[in-house]
Amino acid sequence: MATIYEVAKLAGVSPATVSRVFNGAGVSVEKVAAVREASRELRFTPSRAARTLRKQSAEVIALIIPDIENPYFTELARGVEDVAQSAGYSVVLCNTDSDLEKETTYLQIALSENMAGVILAPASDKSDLDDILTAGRPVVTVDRQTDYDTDRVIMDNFRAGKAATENLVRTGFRRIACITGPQDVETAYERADGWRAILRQRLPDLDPDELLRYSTFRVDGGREAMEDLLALPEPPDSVVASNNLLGVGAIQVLTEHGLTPPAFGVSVVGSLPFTTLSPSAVTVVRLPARHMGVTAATQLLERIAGDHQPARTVVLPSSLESATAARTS
Amino acid sequence: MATIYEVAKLAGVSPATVSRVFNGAGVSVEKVAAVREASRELRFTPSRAARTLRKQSAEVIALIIPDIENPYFTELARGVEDVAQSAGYSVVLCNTDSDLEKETTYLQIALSENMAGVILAPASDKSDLDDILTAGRPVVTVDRQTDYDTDRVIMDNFRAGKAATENLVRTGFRRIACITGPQDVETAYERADGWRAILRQRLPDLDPDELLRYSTFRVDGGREAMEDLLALPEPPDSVVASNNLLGVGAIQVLTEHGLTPPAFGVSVVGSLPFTTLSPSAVTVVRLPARHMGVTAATQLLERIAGDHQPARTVVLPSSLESATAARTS
DNA sequence: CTGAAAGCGCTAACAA
DNA sequence: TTGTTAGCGCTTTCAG
Repeated sequence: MATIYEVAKLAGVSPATVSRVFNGAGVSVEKVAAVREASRELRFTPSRAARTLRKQSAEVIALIIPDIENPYFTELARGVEDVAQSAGYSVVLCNTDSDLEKETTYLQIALSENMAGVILAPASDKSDLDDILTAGRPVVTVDRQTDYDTDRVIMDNFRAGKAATENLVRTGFRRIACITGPQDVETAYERADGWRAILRQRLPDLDPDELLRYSTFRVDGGREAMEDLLALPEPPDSVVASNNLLGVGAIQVLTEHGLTPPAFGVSVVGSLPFTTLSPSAVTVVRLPARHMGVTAATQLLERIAGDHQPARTVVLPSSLESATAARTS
Repeated sequence: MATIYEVAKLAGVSPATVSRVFNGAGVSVEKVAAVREASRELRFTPSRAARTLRKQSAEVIALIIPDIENPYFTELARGVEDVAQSAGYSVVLCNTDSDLEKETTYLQIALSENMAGVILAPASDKSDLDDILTAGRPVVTVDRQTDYDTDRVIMDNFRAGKAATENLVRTGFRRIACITGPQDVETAYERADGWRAILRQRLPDLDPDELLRYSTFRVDGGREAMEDLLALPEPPDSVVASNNLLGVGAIQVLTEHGLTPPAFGVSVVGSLPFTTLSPSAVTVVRLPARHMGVTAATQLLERIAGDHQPARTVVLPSSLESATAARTS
């Protein structure tokens, strides 16, 4: 690769002038033209490594997520990417597999690469942000929170859980189970709390503990929990799945048992990815994944630009998508 | 962040020695201990930016894909990631939206960041690899090919298309349509060629041109094409979808028309992501996405390590997953 | 085994 | 507006 010095020599200017041309400072038109010409000729691309070292900051933001194969997070990533891209930042996508150790490694890398900031969907509430925060790098958490005082973008999980459940009650279901994620993940227990609240209010005779299953936020987790629920002495007539993959797993098992929705009520928090079901068969409480990514990226860029106001928490609303499912059995 | 000099001072050694400790060169045990101790105390992490500048190469590989929201590519990404990770390399995931301009931008960034190598799923066969290849950076293409002389990992699309079609014939379907991707994308036309070959051989009375639809490799593309096929004077009784998202779109439309598989034959090249259908309803020719990622990453790492043998092309096999679907209508 | 010192390519004072 | 120059933090000869 050609360097700034070679370009300078060819263009008959100083290296500083070449740098200025590429950074939008005041340079006379003739010299700009000469530099551009020389750059083209030498196929010059400025070295980002040198720039990063010198500026102590790279135009890169890290997006750290627990599961790259979950469409919810790829949708979020799209939001982040679009905003970052148009501001001239690259996004490095890091996959933690919900593993705290991997998460810590990636945070170290972000630091050691001098990345401008981090958007983190925490693997759990025990994330260690000490180093990155004391280094003064901005961090925005998404989807879940931590105990640190950072910007966050979350959604109203409790309401989402309530809405999903309420709709099943309204449709006429009377024995509503719930499958949710790990007990120590806030999106999991908050959505379950929403379900519990509606049960208490509308179906007080039900025993929530009997009908609730904690699981992983994965398809096989949904499958296992659904099997378990169907094996109950008095099985449920409907289920709230607290995320997209759990919903897929539950519906798979139901289908295998001949209990196709909407005969068996299914309500999913988060949209069903690539569903082949007819849209009215399942209640979906849509989560604003893309929007969450856009919001987080925007906030992060503001911080990078030097915004120092106190940490903000943005709560995004969810929306009931198909409230019209009618009971057909 | 602490630097190597501060660590050196605290440990009572020279900066060079600190560097050696972190790079596995010969240093006496006492000094190693002193350096480690000092590093811990100062929370020292070596600056990758400086290292990259000095070594003219970063331990980062770029993975450039056309659609991050397609589970096929995220699965591929997982394969790449796992191999890279265990070799101490980070992966930067770049999303081109099948846009050649974005692809070129990302290739420039890879160069300008001194990344060690690139794994590219080309947006089309017109990708421009001139710069990156003349710079001597190794490139492995996956999924699709280019005209450049690089390593590649592809699969046998023609056979996959044949297998998907053949299975429908065997099941008893007699009017088999095909929905495939853009006409200039090799995975699209090769799979369609497989379909055409079986038609010619087993159902020579059919007019392939009437039953073939080129589209985008996206859900809405599958929907449109399927609608179009169903509106034919003499509609098909079955369809081959040449990728996962097309399959989803086609099945959605079929379901809306009351033509649920397996009554209407559906064969998909690439697995149905997060399907809620019963497994026997649809024929799936599974593509080795993860394996492809693993293979590509392994090859790339070999090149990075200095392997200079002539370019290799690895062709991965696909596998028929549910050949047992019986016609039930 | 260890240290001194040069230099990777760029940016930003400072001077002119 | 332009050039000179120091230095970002690391690795790597070269001496010792």
